[in-house]
Amino acid sequence: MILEEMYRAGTRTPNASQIQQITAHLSFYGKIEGKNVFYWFQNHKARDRQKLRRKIYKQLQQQQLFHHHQLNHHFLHSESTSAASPTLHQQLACYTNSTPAHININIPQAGVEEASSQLINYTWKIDQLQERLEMEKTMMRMYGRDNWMMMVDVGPPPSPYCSSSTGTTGRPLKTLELFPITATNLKEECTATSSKHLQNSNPTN
Amino acid sequence: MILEEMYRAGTRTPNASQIQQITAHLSFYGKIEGKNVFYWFQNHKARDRQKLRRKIYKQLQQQQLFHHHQLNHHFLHSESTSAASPTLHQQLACYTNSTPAHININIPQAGVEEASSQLINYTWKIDQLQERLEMEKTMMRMYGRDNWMMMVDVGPPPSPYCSSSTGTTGRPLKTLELFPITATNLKEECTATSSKHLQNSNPTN
DNA sequence: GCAAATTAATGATTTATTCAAG
DNA sequence: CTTGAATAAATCATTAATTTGC
Repeated sequence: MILEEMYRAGTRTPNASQIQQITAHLSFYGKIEGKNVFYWFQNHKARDRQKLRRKIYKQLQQQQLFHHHQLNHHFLHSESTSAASPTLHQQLACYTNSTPAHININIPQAGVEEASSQLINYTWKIDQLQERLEMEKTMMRMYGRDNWMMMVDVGPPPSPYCSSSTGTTGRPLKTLELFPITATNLKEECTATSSKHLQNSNPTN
Repeated sequence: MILEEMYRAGTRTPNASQIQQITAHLSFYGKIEGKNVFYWFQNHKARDRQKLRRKIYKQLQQQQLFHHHQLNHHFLHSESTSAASPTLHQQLACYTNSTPAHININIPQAGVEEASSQLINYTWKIDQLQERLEMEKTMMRMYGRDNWMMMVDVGPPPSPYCSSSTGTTGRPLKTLELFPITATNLKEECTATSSKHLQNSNPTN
């Protein structure tokens, strides 16, 4: 109960001293070690995230079903969806504790709901025909990566299903850099062994 | 998934145009640059190679154990094993851009272990890790990652359920210094702290 | 009811991924 | 190209809960 309470209060990945403290508190009730606390938080966070993933996945399925039947427009902008899951991104955000800055993305005022929905629609229209289990596993894997989660398009979606099979360049993709642009990065870029391959791929850096 | 598929299909070191192409393909799902693809292949190849190295090393160990225990008895089993994975040096070939003939080591029926040894020595020299790999495997990550290792209780607990109802501070929480340095220390620690689980789980590994 | 079988939950461990630095 | 560190994901192993055939 105590750990649950702490988790609910926001503790996700306690550091050494925090773990020590928690362990000291809990040791009043019985033998316990720091690693137990550490594992507990690891597992709890992971399984909480897993639950959320499944939830999102189900939502996705629902939405895709909906879209499949009603190919209308602007469903994503309906207030119901936004209000129904307004904390989608916040729910995700709580899992990243003190992560590097490049993950703590503040999606501008465009709205996280649209972003998430779009993410879903863009990323996962691909396979909904696969077998359920395989699908779920794949989903898990893709969802698990917060990085991918955040590499989301921002901006008003012209249409949920962008059918432009041209693919590469058409979209206004406003996202954050995957790599922080730093001097080291530049240097590494230039000193890479196969840097010649990269010259035309990334001229900006 | 796409990159994995390409890797599985044989792509190891894509050139600039390939990278461009892949990047264009992947950019449909989010922002990505050529260097990401480049780095991905670099790392994936390296770590795949590493995995193979360890696998071979383990196989070697196993077979040596096998030979040590069952000399000249049903050696065909070993051969079947080698036949079960006859692509040992085919697996190697994929790492080299050009596969010259000197890799075509004739695996003699005499023994797979020699072949493996040769393989190891010929192709990569295994980074002089051969004697350290065992230790590395067993406790490679234990040293670096065990934040909780330094806060584990020391000494036999006087009573599992200490009746000190005075509060939290009544119990002196002895902690270790940073890292217990020797393997024996670590082993003792592990077997002492989490008693039965480790012992039971050991033979599986 | 009820014991065997199956499934869910959970602690612990291992493996994989990512970034940073050398 | 390598390695270290952080940590997420996957997996293992055991316990508990639940279902099922009788």
